[in-house]
Amino acid sequence: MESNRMIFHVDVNSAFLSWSAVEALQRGESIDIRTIPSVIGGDESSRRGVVLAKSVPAKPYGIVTGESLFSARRKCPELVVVPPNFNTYEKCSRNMMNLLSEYTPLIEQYSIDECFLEFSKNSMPDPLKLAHSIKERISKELGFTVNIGISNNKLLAKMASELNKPDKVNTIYPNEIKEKMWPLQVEELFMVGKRAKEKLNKMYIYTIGDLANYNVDLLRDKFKSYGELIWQYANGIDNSQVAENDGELKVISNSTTLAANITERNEAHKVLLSLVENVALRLRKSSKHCSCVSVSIRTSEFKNYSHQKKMMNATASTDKIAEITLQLFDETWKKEPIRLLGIALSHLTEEGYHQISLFENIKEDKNRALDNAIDSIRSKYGEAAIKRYGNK
DNA sequence: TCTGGGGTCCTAGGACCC
DNA sequence: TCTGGGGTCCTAGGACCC
Repeated sequence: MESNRMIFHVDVNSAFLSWSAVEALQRGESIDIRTIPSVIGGDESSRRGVVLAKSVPAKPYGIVTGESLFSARRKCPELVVVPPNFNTYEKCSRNMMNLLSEYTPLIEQYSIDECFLEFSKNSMPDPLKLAHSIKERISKELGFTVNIGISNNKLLAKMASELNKPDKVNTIYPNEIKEKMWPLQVEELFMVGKRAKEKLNKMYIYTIGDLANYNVDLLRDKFKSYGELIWQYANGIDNSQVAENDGELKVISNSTTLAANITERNEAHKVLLSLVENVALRLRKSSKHCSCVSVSIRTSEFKNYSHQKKMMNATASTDKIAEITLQLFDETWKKEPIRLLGIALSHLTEEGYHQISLFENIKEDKNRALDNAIDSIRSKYGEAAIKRYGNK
């Protein structure tokens, strides 16, 4: 069944850093941050100072994605730190997806900087040649490099694209699994993270090959469905489809690490209301309603907890979501200093699909009219043009 | 580890129903 | 309640991905 497919996994090398570099060069900057030890990182004074992406010359210093800028700078004092620019990233991502969609209609965007392409095998005599020409076109026309992994399912294509970086084309066909994938550390396998690695190592499973040759029944007993999944992956088994991106969004969330811990209820409420504005606007933009609201808290001690509420009626009203959010927070907060606040909307349904009582309908309509008015003022004059909840 | 932000999926326990 | 079995829904938490 899968033998007739040919899958490419395209992965931008150090995406945020490459894209920031391209944008800076286009602006007329003379330094290409890809050629010096550099990272994309947030603002340390507001406690968002972690490494989001690193340049190739930053790698020998032992700098890793996710570590604090403080620690990264200790490893490399001359490190250049560039703030992220998500508008640029979205534009670069769109440009790449547009270019790639010229090659096949079967394209699945997996994240902002990764996608899968599917071809039928008979339509393509020389996959390596095609991959190289795509790679060169992206480099020439868009100014950044990618890795392309080739196989006949998504898992193997994705594993292949990681093999040798940057600016490379790699394959892991089924007959190459043993030679190219089994010698890798087990945590290199897609879906094996830190926790699973620890548990697997305790079972004397150190490489992907160890996992592939382990008794699948024992894995299933210990890890349930997850055990079977990673065993299949280790053996290169994956029958999932390349889905054109019609997958419905299931959650809309927004969270923020606070510049300083919050200890006052009113302060927390203010932050939550601005998070509500953000998610409610995105909800309406996607023509959805939600019927579940969830509030998350991270304490100064890095303890996380959350509280959620399912509603009888789906809504897209900022006021309604705000009301529930504040209520959830007040029910949940245990008065510890707060490091992060988050809110997530879920159980999303298509607008107009829900049925509600007449009374709720009238209230909804009023809220909707107000929300629409505010949304359109914002889209004309910017986010700061109007404030819903005052500023006290 | 001086530890971001936006997602998906799974599990376990409890409530409730027949 | 010396109190079964199966199904569904809800909630909280945690693992993984980028």
